[in-house]
Amino acid sequence: MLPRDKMTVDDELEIIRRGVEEIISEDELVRKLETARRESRPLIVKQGFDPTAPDIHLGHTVSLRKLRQFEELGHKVIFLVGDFTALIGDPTGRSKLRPRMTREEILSNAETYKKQIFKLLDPEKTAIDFNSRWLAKMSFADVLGLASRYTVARMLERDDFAKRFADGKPISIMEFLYPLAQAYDSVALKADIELGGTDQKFNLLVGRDIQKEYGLEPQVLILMPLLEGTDGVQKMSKSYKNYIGVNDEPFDMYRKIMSNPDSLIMRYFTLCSDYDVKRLKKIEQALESGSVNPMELKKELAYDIVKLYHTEEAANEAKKRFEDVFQKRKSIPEDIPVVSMKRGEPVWVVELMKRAGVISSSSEGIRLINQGAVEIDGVKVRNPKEKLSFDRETIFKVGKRRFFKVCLK
RNA sequence: GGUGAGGUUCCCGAGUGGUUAAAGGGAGCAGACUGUAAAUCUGCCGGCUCAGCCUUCGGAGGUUCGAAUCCUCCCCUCACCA
Repeated sequence: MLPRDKMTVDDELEIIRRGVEEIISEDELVRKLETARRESRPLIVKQGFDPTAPDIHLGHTVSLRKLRQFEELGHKVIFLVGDFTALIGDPTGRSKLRPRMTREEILSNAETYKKQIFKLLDPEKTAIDFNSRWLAKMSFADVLGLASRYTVARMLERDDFAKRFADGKPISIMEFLYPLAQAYDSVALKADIELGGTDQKFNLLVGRDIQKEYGLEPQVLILMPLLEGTDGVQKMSKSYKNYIGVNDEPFDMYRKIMSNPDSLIMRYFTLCSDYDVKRLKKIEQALESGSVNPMELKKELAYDIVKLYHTEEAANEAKKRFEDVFQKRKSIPEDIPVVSMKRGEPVWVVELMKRAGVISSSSEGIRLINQGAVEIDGVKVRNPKEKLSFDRETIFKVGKRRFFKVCLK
């Protein structure tokens, strides 16, 4: 990417726009970009993160990547840990209150968080802040002052509040305070831009209103789409178990991306890769015309993503292993569990699987055998009661992706 | 403070005395199919060396030949009226 002084505001805008769902408002953004240039100062770009999810997944990276672009453009990024607001628990998208976290949990999660974000962000350019820094100090009078600047009616504009109110479900006053607290973060940081997922739209809009109330120019909102998880439908989230973590092992990561439905290919290229607009267009055309097997594109995607979060070498290995294990179905993964046995010593197959740790109960083992999922050196096991003894190294395959090896002592 | 509803197997959710390890859905797993998939179809889906046995329906007792289902007390959640 060119340094900012070598590009026009339009160039800058094009980069910022890529992959974004909505900008509120683009005119204001242009004005801010121009002012920043004129005064040769960076814009303050803020995004808040709940320290509730110790594992960052690709869903989080959508906006983290956008933050990095801002860093590359020379703006100031503030990664705001919502350590104080986590005590409230954002109810967005939930029909009930979230359990409150303890201080210790929050802090330890925030630490884990920090370790992961620098896979994407530049530690030199990223300011990490905690909103307890100002929120914890507010007196009750301060809170009243803040609360007086927003009305219940406006609060009830938020869909989930409106729905819960209509259904007679409980809404605690504390929950009303959440958007206000988050909005106040923008006041405290004098944010020019706030990033967030589309589900955060309401909260971020409140930030604009509250900034105006405190005599500041309202922040521009950049809303990022919510990335679908491996099921292809629901947004990626730890609680749906459909996430791909940036800390996932290379092979795991590769495999999970490959098992995404094809319909997500474009989406992932747009939101999880660095490909520029032109290259994205090409891929889109290839997909539409059917000139490329989608699998090939998906492999490219998986490779690039693994490379991004690990190394090129790891990406190569993951690719090779995927091809071997799933496409050629011939070789077995490395690092499979090993069970050592005495020559000729008889064991029940199921017991052996338990020892290898590939099953969690005997019942499960028996079921798997009955379902024809267990192979010994390529030969199906039919009898769940079978006893075995060994005179050489033997490979076991349980289902599609579980393997282990018996070695002689 | 009063009234009412409810706590069921990983999740949602049926089930009001035996035929219920407990409907249905979701998730998960396996098999088939395939381009790795996804979709689809089929099966499994508490534990136990398992044609049998053991443990489960908020907790503790009790009634009964027999309880997730009935009774008592307790704990918890929610709603409505104040």
